[in-house]
Amino acid sequence: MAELKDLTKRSESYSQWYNDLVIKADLAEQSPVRGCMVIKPYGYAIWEKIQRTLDDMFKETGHVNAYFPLLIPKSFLSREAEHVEGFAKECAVVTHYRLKNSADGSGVVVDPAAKLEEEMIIRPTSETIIWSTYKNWIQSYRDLPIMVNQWANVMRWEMRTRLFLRTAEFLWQEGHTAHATKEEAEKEAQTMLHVYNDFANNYMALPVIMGVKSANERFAGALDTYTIEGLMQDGKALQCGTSHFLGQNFAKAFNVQFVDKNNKLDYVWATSWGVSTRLMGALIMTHSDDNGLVLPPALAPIQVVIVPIYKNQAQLDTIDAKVSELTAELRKMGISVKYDNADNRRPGFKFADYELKGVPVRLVLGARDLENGTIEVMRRDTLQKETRSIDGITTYVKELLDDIQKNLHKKALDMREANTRSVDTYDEFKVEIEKGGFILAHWDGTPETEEQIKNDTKATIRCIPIGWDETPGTCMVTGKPSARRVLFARAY
RNA sequence: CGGAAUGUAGCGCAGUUGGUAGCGCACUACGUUCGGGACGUAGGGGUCGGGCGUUCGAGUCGCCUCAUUCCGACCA
Repeated sequence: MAELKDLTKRSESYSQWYNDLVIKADLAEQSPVRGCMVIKPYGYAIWEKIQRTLDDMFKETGHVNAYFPLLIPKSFLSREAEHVEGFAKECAVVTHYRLKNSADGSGVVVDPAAKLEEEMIIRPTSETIIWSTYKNWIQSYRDLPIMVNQWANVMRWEMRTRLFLRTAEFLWQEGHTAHATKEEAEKEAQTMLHVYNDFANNYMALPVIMGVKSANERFAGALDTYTIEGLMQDGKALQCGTSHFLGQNFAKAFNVQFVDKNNKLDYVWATSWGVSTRLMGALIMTHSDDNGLVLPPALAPIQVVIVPIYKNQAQLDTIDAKVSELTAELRKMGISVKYDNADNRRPGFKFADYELKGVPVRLVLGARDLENGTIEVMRRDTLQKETRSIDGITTYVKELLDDIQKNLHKKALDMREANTRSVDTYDEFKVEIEKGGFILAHWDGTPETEEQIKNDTKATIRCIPIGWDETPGTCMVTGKPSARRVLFARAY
């Protein structure tokens, strides 16, 4: 069982604290499989809420789901030059299709006779397999657009892994669309960026910054990468989702052509976009406090927990009866409620445990309350307790959940704004970057300068923010003209 | 892949110069408790990460290996 004290004691390192929290809140654990994690039921319940919400948003924007194979023939990957460059270093490869008993009887060995003619890679992303499939789906402009999303797992053999933030295998969705015109594809990439932005703000209570990636940070094979960037509580940035305008690169690599209205042959225009279980990491690192996880009501698997306090069975029976009225009413309002009348834990234990798990609202009902017609309400975001009349409590809880959702977003936004600064000189930049947070600075637009800044300070351009100040200036490093300020940070 | 640390009951840990495997929490039963992590009594639970070696004898010493965490490098 989770021990809160251990959690706060170890907070010297944020990474360590984060890792402990994930484990203690029962979200996930490290698996013996290299770099992979087990997502436990509680963590998966949150992921399912994320999944369902996003899936609805995808459908509202005209998308459908499909599924493509896990294994990709090695040759597919090499068709798009930049793409292979970006992913080749981290691919797991399947070389054989059979095992056999070892000669010395000590177990099984790979059967050398079962070597695959062509090795398969485990998908690090599905562009290649999908585009080789789309080739057969598309002949005419009438076949377009194709607006397909898939929910899947992918594998990237990362050097260093962290629970949710970077695991060797992770769950995600990847949308892959094909369009007849450049304009339509560009619009799609931006539409999906806005879907991600809405989701982050409205459901995760995570204020993110929408922007365009610089060339260095762009997706392998994309012409433009749009991103939503979040700021975590330790001052590091986290890329929370990306949407790519792929131009005709993949269509050309996989020879996907269509006949337009004028009977002319052209390559199709593509986008891809994705978010992953990394969002779980964002959720944890944005809102958690020293008591544990804090979940926004919109994504909390349990929105309200009710804890009874009683001295004997007769009292418990009375409370049970009262609570079943409450839970029925709350559920009718679409609120997920857990009544924890387990007898093997005392109330104090339950309080601490549900705080650790981030349940937004706790109701406590005891004999004293029954007498007075009251109930105790605790909100997880501020940890404030109040005792109020039990009449109208369900409406109050409904409003409270909305308020918590808003308050979490506001807190995170305030934090981000307090940690977003403009600097004009490189010396200033070097000082400020050490403090963490986002830094707005002028940059001459060259990959070389970006590279130098990264080498000097470990900071990268998170994005060129959309809809922010576009006043020109001079590059803080080279003094050359700069079109506008861009957003720097150290990132996960 | 470099540096550091760790691996012993479900979890957290102790285990001295090598000599019968321990503690706390959790778990099971019963009882007393219950408004911020309760207590008593009695129980159950271990191939000490894996392999090889040294030794009469290895959790402990040596070599190898696997895994995890942190710091780097790497990373749409």
